[in-house]
Amino acid sequence: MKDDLPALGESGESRLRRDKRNLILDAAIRVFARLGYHGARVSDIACEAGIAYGLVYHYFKNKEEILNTIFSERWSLFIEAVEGIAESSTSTREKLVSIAALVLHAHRLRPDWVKVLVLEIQRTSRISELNQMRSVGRLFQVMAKLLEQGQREGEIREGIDSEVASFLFIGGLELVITARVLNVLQVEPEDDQDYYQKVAKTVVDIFINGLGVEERPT
Amino acid sequence: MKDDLPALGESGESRLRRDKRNLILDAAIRVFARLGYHGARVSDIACEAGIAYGLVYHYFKNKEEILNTIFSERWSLFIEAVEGIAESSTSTREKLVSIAALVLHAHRLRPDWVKVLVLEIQRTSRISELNQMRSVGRLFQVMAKLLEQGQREGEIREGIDSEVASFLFIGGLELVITARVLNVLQVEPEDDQDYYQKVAKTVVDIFINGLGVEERPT
Amino acid sequence: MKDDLPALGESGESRLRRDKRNLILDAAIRVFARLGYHGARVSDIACEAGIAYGLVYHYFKNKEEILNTIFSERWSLFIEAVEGIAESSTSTREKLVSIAALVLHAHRLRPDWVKVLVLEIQRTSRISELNQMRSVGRLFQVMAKLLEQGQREGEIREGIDSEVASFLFIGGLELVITARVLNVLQVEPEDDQDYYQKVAKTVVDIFINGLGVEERPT
Amino acid sequence: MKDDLPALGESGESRLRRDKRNLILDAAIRVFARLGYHGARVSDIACEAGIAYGLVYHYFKNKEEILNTIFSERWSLFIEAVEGIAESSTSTREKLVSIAALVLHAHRLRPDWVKVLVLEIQRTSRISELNQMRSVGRLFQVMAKLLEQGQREGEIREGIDSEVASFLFIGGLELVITARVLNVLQVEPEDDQDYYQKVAKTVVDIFINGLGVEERPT
DNA sequence: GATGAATGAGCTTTCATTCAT
DNA sequence: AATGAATGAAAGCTCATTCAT
Repeated sequence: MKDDLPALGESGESRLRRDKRNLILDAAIRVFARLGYHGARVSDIACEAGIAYGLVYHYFKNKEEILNTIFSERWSLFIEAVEGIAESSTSTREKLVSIAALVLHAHRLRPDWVKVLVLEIQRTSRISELNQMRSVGRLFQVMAKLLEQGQREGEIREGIDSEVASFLFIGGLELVITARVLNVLQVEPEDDQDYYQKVAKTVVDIFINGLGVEERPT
Repeated sequence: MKDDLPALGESGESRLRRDKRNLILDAAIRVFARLGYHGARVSDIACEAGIAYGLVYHYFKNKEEILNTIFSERWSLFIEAVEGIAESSTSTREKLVSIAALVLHAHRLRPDWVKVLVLEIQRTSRISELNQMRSVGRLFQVMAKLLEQGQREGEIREGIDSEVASFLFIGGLELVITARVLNVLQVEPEDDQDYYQKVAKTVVDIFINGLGVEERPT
Repeated sequence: MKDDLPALGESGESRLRRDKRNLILDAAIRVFARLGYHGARVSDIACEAGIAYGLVYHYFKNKEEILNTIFSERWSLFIEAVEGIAESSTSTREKLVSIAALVLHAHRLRPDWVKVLVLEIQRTSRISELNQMRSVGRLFQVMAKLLEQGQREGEIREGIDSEVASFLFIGGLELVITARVLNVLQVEPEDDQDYYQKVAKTVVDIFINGLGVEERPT
Repeated sequence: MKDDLPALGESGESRLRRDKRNLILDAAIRVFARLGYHGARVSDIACEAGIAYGLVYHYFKNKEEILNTIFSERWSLFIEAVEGIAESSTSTREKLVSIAALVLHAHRLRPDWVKVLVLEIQRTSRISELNQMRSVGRLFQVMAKLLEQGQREGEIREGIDSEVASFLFIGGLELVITARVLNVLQVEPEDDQDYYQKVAKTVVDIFINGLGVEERPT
């Protein structure tokens, strides 16, 4: 009974190794979120993780690799969730609502993750652009495909450039989050849930129905 | 006779001072665009400006002040342009088209400026948030006011949160630009003009009319 | 019964211990030869030996002790060989030829040993000079005694400072080897044997007969 | 009168720069001689030179460049002196005496220089072998040419490999010096001058006349 | 004996900033 | 105003060594 936890073909040793690795990654996310990538010292990360300084270098080649790892591991989780939504069998509108909710929800649950993904990684990307560009690109490919399918099914207007629309959708969501992250908006913390629900609804409403009241052009 | 050069109530000395100051600012923009704020050394800026690097400290207290100055001086130009558009007497739709065109056009004319404003300043803002937050906030205030006026005039639907809509509009535009800046999109340089025209039209189309084809909910 | 394997007055345990110890020493010689003492990490040595690097510290107090051990164990083999030659009952000339051949031959058989003894140890000797100085000094004592005996037997000229002559002989040989080690000379590998034979002959010829053609001063 | 020192077309500024540069180089030589290249910290050099350690990096790219500079600048002085002797119009014997005296004298005047050139540079040469190999090689080319000319003029025996002889001569001298540097020989300091005179005479005597008493082989 | 995770002192190097000229 | 030499704090990274298992 008490031994059934490490069940899935993973030795205790490698689980330990992964635990410590994740300990560092999680600490790094918190520190990056607090101080920014450039402002964070490796010693800050080690201190936050409660380990010796040098140990960080057992698990990661250097500071940059920590950021890249955070990106690729955490971002791929996000991408996979988006792909899951894109492949589900609901209306395009539902899919967009789900994606908006996913993005906004993620920020509520793991504000540090989103903070680092949104604020640090893109901007530090100069350092090692290739992989990250590809990862980020994948998100937009998925989004564009989703919209194109919506066009084929008559749910989305023809004549809309799906790539530009993807950028608008994601970029819009991103800035909404950024505004929260940077505290431009002075929303009371306890209102968070309401805020995000309202926002998710509004975002998709705007994207589907537009801002205008005038007749749809024919 | 020899004093008739500095004509407009400004001593020759201070005009020279401003020239050199701008020389440094322009150089800094180019260097920040190329290397990023953290990657740029003060000596890089001085070198780009063709001056000794000690001289930078005659004109600016430190490296950060250069970035802040770029931000406040260049950004305020942008804000003023946006305010001008907002106060003009055209339809809300026209105003949005103008603002989108302004943003996209700015990137075509001064890619370095936009690169620095978009990629560097927000991310470095941790350093000196107060002034910049207020400046950035002003943009969204203007945008929100513009949309609210559109609502009052019946051009924009009621029930739309003007603040969220502002974020979506600006955020969407920003990501379109970011995509270009980071070269995620592989657009041939010669297609730039067409690209931006098409994009400006598309962006406002989406924002006004939405993506959907179904009937407007009543 | 089960104890009859370690036959020669040595427990199986300690023989194993010595085997592993030598495994490390041999690996260290190869690594030091390749990377130099300072360039070699303890982990490099362990890796070359195929063991965990913590284990190195079971056999040696620290990195320096490895070098010292290599020196004292390998060098004493060399010294003993030289002493054997010095005590043999042949002419001084024959002895010098044998020693030259020994030195040059050693380099052909164990280039790594010689590389480390010649290039690394003297230079790192600052660290623990005492023992090594005594060991190295012993070589010159043996050489000097050999030459003095040659003088007493009328084979070597009187008036030659035997100590200086020893330095010349050994130093000359050392540089010949160093030249090979550092690849200053571009000799084809397959010519090695010929090269060393020629060199051994030449060296002793020069030392016994001198470079000059003029009459011996009387 | 008092201004005639900076005579040869060199601005005071660049003289100053060179002065400081040489200050660092001289300090580095002393520190390398004391602690060895690997044992010397850049801060030790700066401290010895009486400057801030960041300044070292204004004049040299890194620690290694300091060593390389010492080598190339000091060694070339030595090489030029040797070439001057080689090209003088005296007997080969006289030339060898002069070179031996030069080498031994150099060590008496600048023991630190020789210590660093002899003990540190060859051994650290792994780091940047190319240039140094060429420089060192030049010495042996000069020596070999000198000996070959001696052979053509009948002063040196035919049948002697001039390259091997060069190695013997230089290598012998080097070990004599090394012995002094490492204090293997316990010579009283006040005997230095006599010691070196005796040694220089002995060295050339051995090289020209050989150790043996027996008849020259015919 | 054997392993390699863990430690942390210590190094080189960078670069914003100051200051003498 | 202009220069660039000088400063030194601060950071990333290495690696010999220890230690729990």
